[in-house]
Amino acid sequence: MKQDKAISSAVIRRLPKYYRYLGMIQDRGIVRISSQNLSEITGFTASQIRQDLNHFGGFGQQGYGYNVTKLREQLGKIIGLDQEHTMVIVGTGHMGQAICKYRGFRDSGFRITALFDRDPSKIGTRIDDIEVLDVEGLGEYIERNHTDIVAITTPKAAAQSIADVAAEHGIKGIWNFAPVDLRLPEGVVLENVHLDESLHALIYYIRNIKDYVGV
Amino acid sequence: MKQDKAISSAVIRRLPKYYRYLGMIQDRGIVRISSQNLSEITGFTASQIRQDLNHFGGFGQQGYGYNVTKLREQLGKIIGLDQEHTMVIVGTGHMGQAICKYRGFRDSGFRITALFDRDPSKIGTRIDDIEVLDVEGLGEYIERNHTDIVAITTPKAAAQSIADVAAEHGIKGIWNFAPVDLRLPEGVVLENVHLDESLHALIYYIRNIKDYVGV
DNA sequence: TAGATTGTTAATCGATTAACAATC
DNA sequence: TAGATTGTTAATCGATTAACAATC
Repeated sequence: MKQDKAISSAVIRRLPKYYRYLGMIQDRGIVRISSQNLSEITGFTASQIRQDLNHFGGFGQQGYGYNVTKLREQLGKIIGLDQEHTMVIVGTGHMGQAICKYRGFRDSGFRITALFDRDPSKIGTRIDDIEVLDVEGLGEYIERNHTDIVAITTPKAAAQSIADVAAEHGIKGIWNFAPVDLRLPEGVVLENVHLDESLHALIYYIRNIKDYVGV
Repeated sequence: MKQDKAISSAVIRRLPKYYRYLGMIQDRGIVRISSQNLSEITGFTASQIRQDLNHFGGFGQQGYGYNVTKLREQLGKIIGLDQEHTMVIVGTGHMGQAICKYRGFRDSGFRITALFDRDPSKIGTRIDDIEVLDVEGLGEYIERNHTDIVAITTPKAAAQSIADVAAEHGIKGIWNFAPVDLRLPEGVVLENVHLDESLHALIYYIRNIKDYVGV
């Protein structure tokens, strides 16, 4: 696998889509696929698909195309789905529970090891057989238990201080659902799910469909 | 307000961010702001901010900058936050409930008028004082009650058929949380919240921080 | 071998940044 | 008026698309 210069975010964001589509194609029992075929299914151009894949290596074969299973496996490795990832969720509201209970994540190697809340009536209970711990113990928990990701599903006001604690204790990735832009030290990766922004874009496009180019 | 040629998605996606930051700035009691100041707060370049805003009109004043309240109001109008929007949610799992109960949406003019599910044990109940209806009646409901947005928070397998019904009955916007790319006729706007893709990007960046450039 | 399709380089397109004249 | 800062045009940068030689 090539690993030279930085790969743009545009490319990275397409990898999970390729991965998902290849899963569908695999399920249909298709063994090989050309960039042309894949283009018709995904809506990306064949040229872009070949460019994207070649950032990571030559997974195809001239005159043949790509082996579906092999390519999907390679993409899984590139994304990091070949390894298990541990996650804790801070905030046990509906969003936290939605993530916690979503089978799809667990199926692709994510393991939720603990939930955190500050509400005493929730601390000590179990959700989906995962213990709810006091958020005060978050830093210590991270120190003692290998944790890849902290998901923040608390109200806005609590998010930054949780992110601070997580970063202080060596967390490398934060998945933030609070409608705020967190400040984090170098070396900590932040991925936002800003539902308010998503909804705002939707209503903009509804009223200005001239600007909408599809997804 | 100018309304000539199509405005790129990159610009549209920044509008809610500007709007959100301006709210914060307003809350701090700041009356006027220059593109330079706004750049320092938001992380976008001053040049980009001026370019973006000028797609919609000249909201500033040379030598002065922008009036915070007025600019925020203008952005609200551009996005569409000056009007009420009605939404129904299909799927009353945790994700559906999370959206339903999130105060932030209601505060910015979104009104959830009904929930839908296919589970008979849920139909007829109320969540947050909103009635849960049989998903079989979705099309008829849309016909009879003005509905701007259908949010889909069902399992993957149900999503496309719900989208079909919604589109058939004249829905203009779909907010999709199911991990699938929906097919929709022209004129229907689709906004996806693909949590799996978001999580995949996060783990990629954790393991390849050289490619991460921040948010 | 001939045909197909990749990997990769070159051309194009679009978005961001820089510069500066206009003007408050 | 002088200083500040916008609105807008031009330059740059980066991403997408096209083209084609390499090769299975």
